[in-house]
Amino acid sequence: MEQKPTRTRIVDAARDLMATVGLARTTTKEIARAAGCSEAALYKHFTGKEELFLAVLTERLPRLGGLLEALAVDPGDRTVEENLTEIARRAALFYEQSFPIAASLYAEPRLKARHDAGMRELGAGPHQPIEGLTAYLRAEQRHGRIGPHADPQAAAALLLGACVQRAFAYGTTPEGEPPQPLDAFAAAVARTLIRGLS
Amino acid sequence: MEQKPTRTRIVDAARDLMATVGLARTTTKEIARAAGCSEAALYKHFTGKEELFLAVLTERLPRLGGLLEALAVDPGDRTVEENLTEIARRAALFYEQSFPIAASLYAEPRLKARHDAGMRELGAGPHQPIEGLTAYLRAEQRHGRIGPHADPQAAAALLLGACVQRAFAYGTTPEGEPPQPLDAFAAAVARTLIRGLS
DNA sequence: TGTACATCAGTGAACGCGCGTTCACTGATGTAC
DNA sequence: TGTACATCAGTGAACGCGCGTTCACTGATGTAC
Repeated sequence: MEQKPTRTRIVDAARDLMATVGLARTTTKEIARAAGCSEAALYKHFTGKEELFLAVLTERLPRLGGLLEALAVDPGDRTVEENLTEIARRAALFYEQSFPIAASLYAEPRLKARHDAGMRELGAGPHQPIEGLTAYLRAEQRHGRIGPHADPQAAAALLLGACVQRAFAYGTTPEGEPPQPLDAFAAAVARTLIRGLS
Repeated sequence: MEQKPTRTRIVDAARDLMATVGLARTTTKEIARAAGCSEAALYKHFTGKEELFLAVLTERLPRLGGLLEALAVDPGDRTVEENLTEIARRAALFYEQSFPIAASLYAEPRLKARHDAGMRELGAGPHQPIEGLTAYLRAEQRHGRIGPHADPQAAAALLLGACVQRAFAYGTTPEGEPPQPLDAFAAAVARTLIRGLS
C-alpha cells in the first residue's frame, strides 16, 4: 500500500484536527498521532507549530477565485440569474468548509496577522471573492444585462455576505444543519438580489 | 475613588483581553493582572475559566434584538429604505464589535457548544437577527410597502450577511479599516437590496 | 462596652500537567574509490 | 565487488515553561450575649 510523504500526512492531519477539534486542541502530540509519526518529525519539516499552521492555511484551504474570474472574462450564455445562483451555491459550499478554520484565527491574532500578511502578498484574502464578483457584475452591466444604475459592489457584498452568514449562523444549530437546503437557498438569494423588494 | 466590585472587574478584564490579545492568550494570570486581583480570586467568583468565559459571552456581548423587534411591531413612518439603511448601520456596528469574539469560539468547540446551548435556551443566537428582520419585512409586506412576491427571508439573509461579511473581510486589512465608510455602506446595500439589479 | 466566634472576600505560594521543543541516536540509502 | 564514509528522515525520551487550579492563611466585618 502506497504511503504519502510524511510532510503531506502531517499537513493533512493538522487540517483535519483544526476542522474537527479546533485550533486550540490541535496539539503537536495529536497531529503526530494522526499523521502516524513522532512529534519530533514535525520539526524536520517545519521550524515550529506556527509555520505548520501557516502551511495548512495556505496549502489546504480552498479558494473561490476560479469561477468568478472566469465569469468576469466570459459571462457565457446563461442568464444572470443562473450565473448568480451557481455562484451562491459554490460560495456557500466554500464558506461552509473554510469559515470554521478562518474564524478560529481570531483566537490567535498573531497567527492571523501572519496569515493575512501572506494572503495580501498573493493578492488573496476574504475581500477577493467580493472583488471578483464585483468585476463579473460590471461585465454584465457593460453587456446591458443588468441595469446601468445598479451598484455592483453592494450587490457583491449582499450575495457573498448571505453565504458567509449561512456558515456563521448555522454552524450553531444543534446538529449544524441549515434550515434550508443549499439549492433552495442559492436560488432564493440570487432571485431576490436581482428582483429587489418591489 | 469608587471601586467596582471585583466580579465586574474580572469579567470586564476578560472581555477586553479577548477582544485585544485573543481567546488563546487570555490567561488567568493576565485576567487577574488586568482586573487588579489575584488569580485565586477568580475562583471565588467562578468555578473555572470556562465559566468565566461563558459569563463574558452572556453578560458582555451586545445584542441586536431591540431595534428589529420594535420595527416588526411598528414599522413607523419612515420609508422602507430609511429603515433598512438604519438596520444595516446598526447591524454593521454590532458585528464589528461581536464578530471577533464570536468567531474565536471556533478555536474552542467545547466552549462554543456550551455557549450555543445557552443561547438557544434564551431563544437567542446568530440566527435571531435574521428572524427579527424577516419578521419586520413580512410586516412591511402586509402593509403593502414591499412587493407581495418578494422573499423576506432571503432579503434578511442578504442584508445582514453583507454586514457580517464587512466585519469578516475587513478585520483583515492592515489597519482594519473598511474600504467604505459605514454610512455609505449602509445606504448602498439597503438601496441595492430594494431596487435589485434591473 | 467588651469578648468570643462566624463569615467571607481575597492572597501568596505552591502544585501537577500538558504543551512545544530539543537532543542524542538509529537505520536506510547513496556515493567514492 | 567490498569498504568506508556522508546524508538524511525519523525516533524515544527528556526538558523547561506556562498554564489552570488549589491550599492554608489573613484581615475586615458582622453578630450574640
